[in-house]
Amino acid sequence: MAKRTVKAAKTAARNGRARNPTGSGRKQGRAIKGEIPYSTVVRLAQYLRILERLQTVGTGKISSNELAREAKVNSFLVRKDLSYFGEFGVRGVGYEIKSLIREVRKILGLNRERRVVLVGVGHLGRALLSYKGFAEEGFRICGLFDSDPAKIGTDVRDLQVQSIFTLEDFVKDNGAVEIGIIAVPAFSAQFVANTLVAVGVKGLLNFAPIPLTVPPQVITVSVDLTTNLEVISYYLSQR
Amino acid sequence: MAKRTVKAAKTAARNGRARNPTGSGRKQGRAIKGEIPYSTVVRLAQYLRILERLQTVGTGKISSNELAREAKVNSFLVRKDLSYFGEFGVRGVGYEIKSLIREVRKILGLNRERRVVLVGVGHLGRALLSYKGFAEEGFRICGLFDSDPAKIGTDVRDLQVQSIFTLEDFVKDNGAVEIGIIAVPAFSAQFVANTLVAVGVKGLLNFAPIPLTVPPQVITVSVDLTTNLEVISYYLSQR
DNA sequence: AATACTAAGAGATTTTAAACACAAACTCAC
DNA sequence: GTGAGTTTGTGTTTAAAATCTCTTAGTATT
Repeated sequence: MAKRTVKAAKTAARNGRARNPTGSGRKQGRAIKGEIPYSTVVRLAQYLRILERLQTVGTGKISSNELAREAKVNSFLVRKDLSYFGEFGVRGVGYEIKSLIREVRKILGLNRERRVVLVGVGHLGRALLSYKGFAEEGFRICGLFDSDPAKIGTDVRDLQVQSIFTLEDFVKDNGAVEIGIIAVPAFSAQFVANTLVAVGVKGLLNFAPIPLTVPPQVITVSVDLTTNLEVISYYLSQR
Repeated sequence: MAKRTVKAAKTAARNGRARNPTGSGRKQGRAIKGEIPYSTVVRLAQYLRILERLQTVGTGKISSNELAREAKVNSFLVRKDLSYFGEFGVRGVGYEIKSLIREVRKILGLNRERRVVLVGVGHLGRALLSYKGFAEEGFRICGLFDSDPAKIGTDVRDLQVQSIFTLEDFVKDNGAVEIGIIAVPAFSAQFVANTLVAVGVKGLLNFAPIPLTVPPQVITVSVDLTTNLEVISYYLSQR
């Protein structure tokens, strides 16, 4: 499978053949022929969020129209997105929320826990560590790393901050890690990415404002906060 | 101009006629016919980041090829993106870094300060407040708001946290605010958005995992952190 | 049971952005 | 000053995703 480097500018998105971002963004990503569009994957995650919220209040069923209204897309797109993966609805009726949640979670690979390490225990890193949404969806942050001697050895929310140079030992002792969150300054982000990749991490969520170079089999999603504000600034100027 | 609601999933992106995200920003965004593609705007911001980094080290000039290599896109795209806005290069030579920075900053509307308020002074809000990149690009966070009585009245980094209900007075006393950053839980995000829009805020950066409904003239960029991790999870499962 | 109604699913079409190719223009060397 | 070499800028092509249309399947009502 081709290299995928996804920018969510905005989060935007991108893959191997130098395709696009989005976006965070936006940005927007393209699929290689025959594959699932990147934007479909993003929307599935958004549908899931909506379904989980509606599960507690509504009836047991939802139509593509209702889901589309919540997600602010149109109903064709909802059905198309879902139909890439199977037939989950009943014609004339709609989708059963509970089973659709189960299916989407399975599609997104959320039916098991994912071990995550966080590199960079600054303000942003700490915020991400306490972000409820990650744990709720099965992402378990099991290791904290930093390069600042003043932070190494200290405890942050039940985890002890370790030197990035001990990452290899950490993986040996504690088992494989699938995802790395990079919350370090731009100048050290590529080094951190290399280190993570070297110990077998296959997915990176990058908050440093710099495009990372990674091997083809590693999936990278970048969130560039300043870029997002600048995009807003652009559209504010357009009047 | 049509409503633009941009999701940076990822960032993905989106605009009025129920177009797409990136976003995150994935992204994933599309432009209305004749307008500048959303993904072009995202990339311009990324080019700017690269140029600012190179300014300090390199020579005074850069070719579309070099910039493309840094941004991990191809050089056609760099030239196309820039050519939407004018002719900034010299054939046979390349672009002068300093003047290109100036031009891109002008395009993105960064040639003046933008007043920003931050709503939601939790972990994420505090992290955003101390994020260096915002101030460097002229985004000045001038007001903090929250709904928690325990936080209201306290000082966070030289700013006093205020009740969201005093936002209107704040704008009256301190002048217009262009951008609002929403860092509150999903259940109150729409209320906060409505409040911001009501006092004239025209751009929203939304970190709550819920699509916001806003008037057409308000530009919204959403960053959904959990969605980004779920996208990674999807691609991790695909092997 | 038959008919009207609803909503999913899939194929065709349109739209949009990325990729490409090439002409125009500038530099530098001789 | 002329020609070779570069690199920009843009018109054209390709490809991919969103939109739309229509068919199929299931439900409910009489």
